[in-house]
Amino acid sequence: MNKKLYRGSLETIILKLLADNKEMYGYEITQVVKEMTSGTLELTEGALYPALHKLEGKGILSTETKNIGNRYRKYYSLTKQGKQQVPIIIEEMENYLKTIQIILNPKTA
Amino acid sequence: MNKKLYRGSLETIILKLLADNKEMYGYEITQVVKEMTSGTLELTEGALYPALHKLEGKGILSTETKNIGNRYRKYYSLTKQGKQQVPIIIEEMENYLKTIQIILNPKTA
DNA sequence: TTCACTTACCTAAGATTCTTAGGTATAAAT
DNA sequence: ATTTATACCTAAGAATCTTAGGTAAGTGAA
Repeated sequence: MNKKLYRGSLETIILKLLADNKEMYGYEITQVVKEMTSGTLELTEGALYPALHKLEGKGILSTETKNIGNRYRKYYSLTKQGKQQVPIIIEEMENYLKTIQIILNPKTA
Repeated sequence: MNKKLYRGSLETIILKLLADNKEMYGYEITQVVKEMTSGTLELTEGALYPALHKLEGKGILSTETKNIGNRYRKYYSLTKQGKQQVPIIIEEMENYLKTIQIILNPKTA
């Protein structure tokens, strides 16, 4: 079973989930993706956290740290700028998927 | 217009084209992809040639250099090993596309 | 006939984005 | 008491891309 990510899709996945769920924390994202894809897609934390930090640095995500007992969770949500960008990024991904389909399946696509 | 490749798909594209076309040379691959996708996907030679060399090094592709007047073309084709691998690689890509669709479109996918 | 464009190969430096492999700490379960 | 799960993180290295070149022959237009 090949569980590697095709590079470039992680960012889109994060943004789509946050568009649907308002706010999520990192670990939650890994679990939700795993559930949604029945275990096919397992995001590694070594890829996820740097990606989240990068999106925050670009002003697309903002964070709020919440205390849960003695622990904390860092919740991410889309900024106003992020909300504007998401549909564009998702459309780019969908166009790309269609384009790949043309190559993989030139008769039906 | 975003023409960047989502990383990881170039190899699959090359192998699918060679499965359909028996033999092709590098420049031809860039042109065919451009035509098939109406200009959406433009493979850069800086990505393509190293990818071809890598696949040849792994024994998946073999080459035959043909003289065209004073020039030459380097034709690539699938080895026996390559022909065995292609359907597996294509299926992996298709599974991945479906998985991404689950995230992007959780209702219909 | 010269100059630009296309065809056709290539490489190298740097950027990006991933994997692998850790580390830290609390909470829950065995 | 120890393992597993939750929850954050980073750093080294690998892989794969972009960008920016270089070389050379064929083609077409001014």
